[in-house]
Amino acid sequence: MTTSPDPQPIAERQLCGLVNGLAQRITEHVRVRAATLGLTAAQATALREMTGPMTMRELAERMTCEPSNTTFVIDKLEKQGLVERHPHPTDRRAKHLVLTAEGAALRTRLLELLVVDSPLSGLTDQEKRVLHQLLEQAVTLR
Amino acid sequence: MTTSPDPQPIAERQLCGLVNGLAQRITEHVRVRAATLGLTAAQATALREMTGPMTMRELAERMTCEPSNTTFVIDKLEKQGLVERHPHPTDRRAKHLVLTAEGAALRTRLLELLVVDSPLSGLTDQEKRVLHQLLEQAVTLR
DNA sequence: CTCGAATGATTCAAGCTGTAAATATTCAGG
DNA sequence: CCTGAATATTTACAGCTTGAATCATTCGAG
Repeated sequence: MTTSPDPQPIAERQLCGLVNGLAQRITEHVRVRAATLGLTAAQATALREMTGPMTMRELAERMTCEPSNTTFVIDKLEKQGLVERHPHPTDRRAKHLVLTAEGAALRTRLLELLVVDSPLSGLTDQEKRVLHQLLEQAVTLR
Repeated sequence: MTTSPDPQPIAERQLCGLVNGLAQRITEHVRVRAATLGLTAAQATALREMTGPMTMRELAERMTCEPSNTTFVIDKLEKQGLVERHPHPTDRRAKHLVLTAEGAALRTRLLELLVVDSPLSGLTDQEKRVLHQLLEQAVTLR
């Protein structure tokens, strides 16, 4: 009664725990590098995904979060003069997010920081390919 | 200048995105089931990990979060009468967390809910083993 | 034994994240 | 053209999470 090992769900649970742990490690990696540029992890992720002008929704999809969340994050980046909300050229409902010159420069530095010592550096290219395939399958199938 | 595809880091980034996406899907799975029991995802995770009496720190490690976070979550569970903080038998600094009868009963129902339609059901047992091995390797190796 | 370092837990401030509701705009039919 | 459904964004709110500071207790070296 004190420490029953729990019968079946243990394998699934372990696996979920590993996924979660790795995700946290990835976030931590971003957090540390971003901090050296005065950015939070969320702000850095937004900046990283800004490969070009896009709408709030597009950014939300890239960040896999809710659009309301990007409102919050972009507010911060805009206050720092890194991003600007322009009117969208064809849809007056949408915003067209564009990096300022300063934002683009900071993004370049950020990308340089993020590639070193990746949290997945413990895997070979071959292993990464297998992992990618499995994750893709897990995410897309149901 | 408008949409440069970004040179090298794309593979790593995609992989990290997949891990993150799957982690969110796992959390979402817990969130939905937990809600039917009047629990939040964090509360349900804590309850799930309560396989027996343990300290706050032990629980934090199982949940892969900071101890200060478990203080917050256990506060909620304690208010609902599901968990109690007892003095630790051998270390007066520590708390001994124990489930109440109600807590244990709710945990049993929760575990039953969590095993159905797991977010990893798109993978075969064989694939799960491979995934487990790769994740373990990624997490432990630096 | 005693002192200082380490550990368990908590508190607080700050930031992240999701849901639901509200507003503005677009779009497809009729 | 008009209307209702759908979409883009924002706001308000509630809950989660972290990190630093704090307090009590334990542990180890001398």
